Amino acid sequence: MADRLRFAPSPTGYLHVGGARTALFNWLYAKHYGGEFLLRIEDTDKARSTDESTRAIFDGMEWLGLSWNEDVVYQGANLERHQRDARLLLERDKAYRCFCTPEELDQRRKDAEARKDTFRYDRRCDRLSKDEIERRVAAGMPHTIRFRVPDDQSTTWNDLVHGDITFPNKDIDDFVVLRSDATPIYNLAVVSDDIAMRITLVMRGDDHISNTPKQIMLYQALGAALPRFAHLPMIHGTDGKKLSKRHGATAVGDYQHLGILPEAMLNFLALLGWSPGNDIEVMSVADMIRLFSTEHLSKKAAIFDPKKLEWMNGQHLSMASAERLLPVIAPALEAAGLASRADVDARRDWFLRLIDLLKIRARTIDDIVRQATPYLRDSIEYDSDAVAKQWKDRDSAVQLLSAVRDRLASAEWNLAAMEESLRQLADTLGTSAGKLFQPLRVALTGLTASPGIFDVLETLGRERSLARIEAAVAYLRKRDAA
RNA sequence: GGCGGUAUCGUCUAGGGGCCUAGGACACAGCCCUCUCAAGGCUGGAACACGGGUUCGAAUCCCGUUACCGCUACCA
Repeated sequence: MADRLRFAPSPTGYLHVGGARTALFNWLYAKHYGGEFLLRIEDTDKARSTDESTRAIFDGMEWLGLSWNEDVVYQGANLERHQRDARLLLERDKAYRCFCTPEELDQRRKDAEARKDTFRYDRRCDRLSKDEIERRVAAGMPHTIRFRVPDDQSTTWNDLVHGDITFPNKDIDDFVVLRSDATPIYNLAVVSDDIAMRITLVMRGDDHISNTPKQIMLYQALGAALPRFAHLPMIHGTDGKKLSKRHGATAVGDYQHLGILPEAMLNFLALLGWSPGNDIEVMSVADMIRLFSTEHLSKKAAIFDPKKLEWMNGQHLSMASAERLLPVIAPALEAAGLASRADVDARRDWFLRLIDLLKIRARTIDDIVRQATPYLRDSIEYDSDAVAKQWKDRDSAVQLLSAVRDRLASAEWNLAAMEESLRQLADTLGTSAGKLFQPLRVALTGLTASPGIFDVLETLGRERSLARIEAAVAYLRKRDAA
């Protein structure tokens, strides 16, 4: 029997990494065990919900490739059913009308606190006579609908990650299910929708553990079959506290813009609260689906470590083909003003080769863009440290570079020929290869670090390489004179 | 305060009574490779929260303590 799962975010911000992780596990479960993965937008809090946030959730899900089955369900569209379910509870005597105002409740809560008592709703409205209730309703007195918790029992379920969890009902207050403005409270809306959507496995953050007994009671009162529950551990910031704005990037969109690959994000998120065992870490999406198991879910909250995410991204960057990377790198180059669309299309192979050179030494797309700069700009800037270190002795630098230029000018422009030629030159000059290549590297890129020097020469091309060496020589002479 | 959950290197984790002088990964340090930087390889430091049980034997099971987290709204 295939399970039906859902991811049910409220559109009050962006798609949070915690939410993304929850969505991922639901999705992986559906993919691995065979099931349906649905999406429900919980927009009942009209004050905080925005279309922009809903859009951000879709964008995030799309970027990550977390596709859902069936149409998106908007909780707000189910108001009538929620109200009907609340009425049903009333009719079945599972709930009662409560005329206490928020102010009164608040006051009683404060009083209890002052006495160091635990506040409990005292059920005074449940003791109202039938006549009194009718009188108040007729008089149009605002009231909520409160669920009457059967307090002589306890509620237990077998959680997929935690095993048996039991709550004594006496510790659970009679809770409101329908506000005085006739809108539903979260627990009712969730249960009503999950029943309607025929959800059979509720997998969500473990901050919902204490909501679960209330929801189970609602299922029972409504006469619906219970789903199974799986409560996933939370994700915390580096200080061990709940992930929030203070921790920097927490929205998946942030990572997209930081140059993280979706498959790396997924891989990293998958390892927060799950492990395939066998020391496996770097996985493709297909690997994750194949390996996913409910047996290896962790109970412990995990701390989000951006450093490991970057490393993971570096791994995926290295593994990805240049063809796979080009569609994401090209727009980044364009945004940085380094290459136009037309440029990339016209010299596709050249760009592919450049990506192959850079991806292995980059951890993010941004790294690649940064490192690609010398190959895409007409002129380069000399890094001051590079100049200080590699062109310390200007005279010999000029001599070296001039000799290289002469050699290269007559060399065949391919890797093997250039390498042979320059190594021979180093020999002739009685110097080491490094002593020759480093100053040349600065002349070609302005930097001390780059791909192999012959790859750089080849990528830059004969004309541009020779021009850069020429420019470096001129620069050094000018500095000499000054 | 009440209730619930969790507890292995700084971090992510393996581990589900003997295979553990606790394994892998990130980060950190060193070495190797090397034209630089990465990548890769090797090495190192680094953990079973504490206290009681159960058992021939516990990181693994039970109880308590502590710490952390969550819930305790006419928020979701």
